[in-house]
Amino acid sequence: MPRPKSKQPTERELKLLQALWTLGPARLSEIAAKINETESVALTTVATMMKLMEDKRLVKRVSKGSQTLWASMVSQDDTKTNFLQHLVETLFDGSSKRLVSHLLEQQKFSKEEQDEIAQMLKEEKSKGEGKD
Amino acid sequence: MPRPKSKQPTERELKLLQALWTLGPARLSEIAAKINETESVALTTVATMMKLMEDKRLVKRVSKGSQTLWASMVSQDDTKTNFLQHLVETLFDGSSKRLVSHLLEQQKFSKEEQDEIAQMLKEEKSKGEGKD
DNA sequence: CACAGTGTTCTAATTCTTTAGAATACGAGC
DNA sequence: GCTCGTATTCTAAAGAATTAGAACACTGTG
Repeated sequence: MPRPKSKQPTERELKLLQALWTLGPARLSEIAAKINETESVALTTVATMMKLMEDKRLVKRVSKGSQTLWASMVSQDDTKTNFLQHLVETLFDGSSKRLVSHLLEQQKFSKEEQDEIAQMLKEEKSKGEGKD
Repeated sequence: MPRPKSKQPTERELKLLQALWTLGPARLSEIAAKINETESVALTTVATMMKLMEDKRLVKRVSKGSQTLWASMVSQDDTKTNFLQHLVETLFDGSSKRLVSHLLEQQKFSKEEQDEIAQMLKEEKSKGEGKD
């Protein structure tokens, strides 16, 4: 059974997914309201996109009593991972380390953040100490 | 004077830019040859894309004797920065640290890489010691 | 049952991306 | 001057992404 393999969301689809991640399973009108906080999109547009995203297995419908809720089928975490993966492959030779190296060179971190990252690395190290 | 504001390259445009980054200023046929190492694209397709990219200020023509060379107008570094920036904004709340944190959680680094990153952080720290 | 509110589907226009054929131009060599 | 190789422009098709109007369906209320 070839895993459905949900295509990566497009830019706008990502916006809708983010609404769902924030709201949890929600009605169309709620999703539209969320989006319309920052931009202006018709309800039918949201409806059309949801249907397309349903085909892509990015969202699904959930019946709740008489009404239908829309729920995300992809986690924010997996989406982050996929987008990162793609970026790493296309621009960083497949090396996440190079990506981090680039961020460092671009001075994307404050001193505090640098310390925090160092700390995270330390924890990761101790965590992996026993196994592997 | 509204800064020309070169749009971000699309997926395919990125492929062409990468060829230029590798080759340096090159003739159409060279670029096409490079691309055709991994995929099959007609010369006129490459030509059309170059022209579009010229409009977007992503590349420019350079005369060399009787022939024309095409050169990238955007550096690989800036492109990396821009794509990263966009990703950080859309999926990591604008925080590069969170992106790194995510990579760590996803175990995207080998032990060696973790050490190397820790090392880079240390160097960055000593570098910034005096100023800021 | 009629009506209001909400949701869904159908349809289609618009824009962007990607692709490439046909025609044309131009410099080099015979 | 004619031909060949390379380059360029014109044109346009096909597909994906985005948007939304119009029409219809469904549910609950009086």
